[in-house]
Amino acid sequence: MDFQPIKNGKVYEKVIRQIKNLIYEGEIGRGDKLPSERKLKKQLGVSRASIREAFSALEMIGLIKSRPGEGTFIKESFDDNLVDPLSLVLLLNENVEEELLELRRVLEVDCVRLAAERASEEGIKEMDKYIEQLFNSSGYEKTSINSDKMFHYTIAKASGNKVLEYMMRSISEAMDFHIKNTRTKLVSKKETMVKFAKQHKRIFEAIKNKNSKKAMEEMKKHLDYVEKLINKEIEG
Amino acid sequence: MDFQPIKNGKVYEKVIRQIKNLIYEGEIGRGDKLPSERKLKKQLGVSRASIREAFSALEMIGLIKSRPGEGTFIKESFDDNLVDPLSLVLLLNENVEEELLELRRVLEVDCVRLAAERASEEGIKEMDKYIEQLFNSSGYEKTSINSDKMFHYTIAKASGNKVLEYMMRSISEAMDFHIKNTRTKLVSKKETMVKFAKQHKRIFEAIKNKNSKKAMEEMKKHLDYVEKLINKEIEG
DNA sequence: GAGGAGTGATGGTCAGACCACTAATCAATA
DNA sequence: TATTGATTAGTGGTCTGACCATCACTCCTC
Repeated sequence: MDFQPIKNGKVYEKVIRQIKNLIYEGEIGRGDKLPSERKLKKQLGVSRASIREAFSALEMIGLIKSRPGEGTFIKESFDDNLVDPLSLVLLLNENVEEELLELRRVLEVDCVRLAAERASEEGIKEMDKYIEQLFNSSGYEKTSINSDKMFHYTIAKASGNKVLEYMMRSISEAMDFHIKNTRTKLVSKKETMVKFAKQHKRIFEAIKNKNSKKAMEEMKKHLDYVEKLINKEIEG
Repeated sequence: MDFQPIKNGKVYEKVIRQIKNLIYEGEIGRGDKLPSERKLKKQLGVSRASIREAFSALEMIGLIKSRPGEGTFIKESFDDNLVDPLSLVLLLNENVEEELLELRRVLEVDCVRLAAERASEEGIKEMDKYIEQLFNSSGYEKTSINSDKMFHYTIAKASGNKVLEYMMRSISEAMDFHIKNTRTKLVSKKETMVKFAKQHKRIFEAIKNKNSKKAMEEMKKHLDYVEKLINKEIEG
């Protein structure tokens, strides 16, 4: 006699599972409108509160988006926002900083390789723009940080791999969260900024020339430099 | 006259933000018990429903865990559960299969490099176990798939980078979801299984000898083979 | 001292209410 | 005719108050 547990899991988890299955089976897809909370409540025989708990969880991870007065929709894509969840969970880890740096290196080196192979005209133009910005923004911390970040984002985008791009953004955001002050300090030195700009330029040229090997090398050098600075800043 | 939006964001998002800040500022940490829903309701001046929406979202991403009759706790670590969220969001993407394969290659090649550098005695023992299982399980689909998967997980674990490990698991789960049937077909051929086992063995030997370069090469070969099979299966 | 009954706090679920917002309709106005 | 304005119905957002099952703890009994 092997008994089975009668019931397990919370109601909102079951709601999530059903929605997940509907997506998997192709019944609903990107951009589609979900039934209203009140209709779902009737269809599933649960309370509206449980529906809402499920929805808030799904919205948190960026699968759906509710708009007051309109309804709840499955998002068109996951790349337009919400990277929070991953970076939030990383709060729990101990050596996040080191691990993030290590992971970033792994991803970004290949990112730049793919970018060199696939970058479009527009992508290259965009990179150029942010390099210019970086050269011209010494002294303005906010602009500098933004140009720096956007250059890396653009590379991620140019890789043509959305999942990879998403991960790069998550890591970047998580790092911002953990080494926020460090980053500001780094960027505040004009000397560092100039060096960054030059390194970016070299990476950019390699991508432009579709020289993936060179691009990877230059990216490695850049990351070596960045990591060295960060470690110096953290320890001392 | 530049007006600013008066209010924005939902209540449950504000609750999440507060909890996030508490964690960030070190006021609460891993394993700690959060105030009960009823207390939080009073402290924050919001309804219990909103608290619960926030909690369900945080539980979804694996930051907290509620236990009936006891309370709600911040999790000790993120690696013991819930990898769902990421793989769920990946449902939205179009060419997930290709992109996942590409990303997996990027991550796993470096994963095996780190594993070769850092693998512990126990880690190596574990890998050995799953290789044995794979050799002995030809014909038993479930066991084969499990051994295969666990071997790769063990490598990820041996990399010593929890964030990397987490990502590998997410990708693996997402792939399972998308190419489930394909995987089953592959594994059902005895010939393929034997080849897999041999390739695993070679990777394993390289890790054991701390030869990271060799390990990377063998992993690349293995992934080449796998991808070739998958593409053949998908297209024809 | 050990075991058991009771008590209180907790999370899980529900029903019902009200608000703010949106879209769609239709009437009134210029 | 074309624009504006009011109305209405449906939607998500929030709150309240209630009930249940579970757990930890105390206290009582043997």
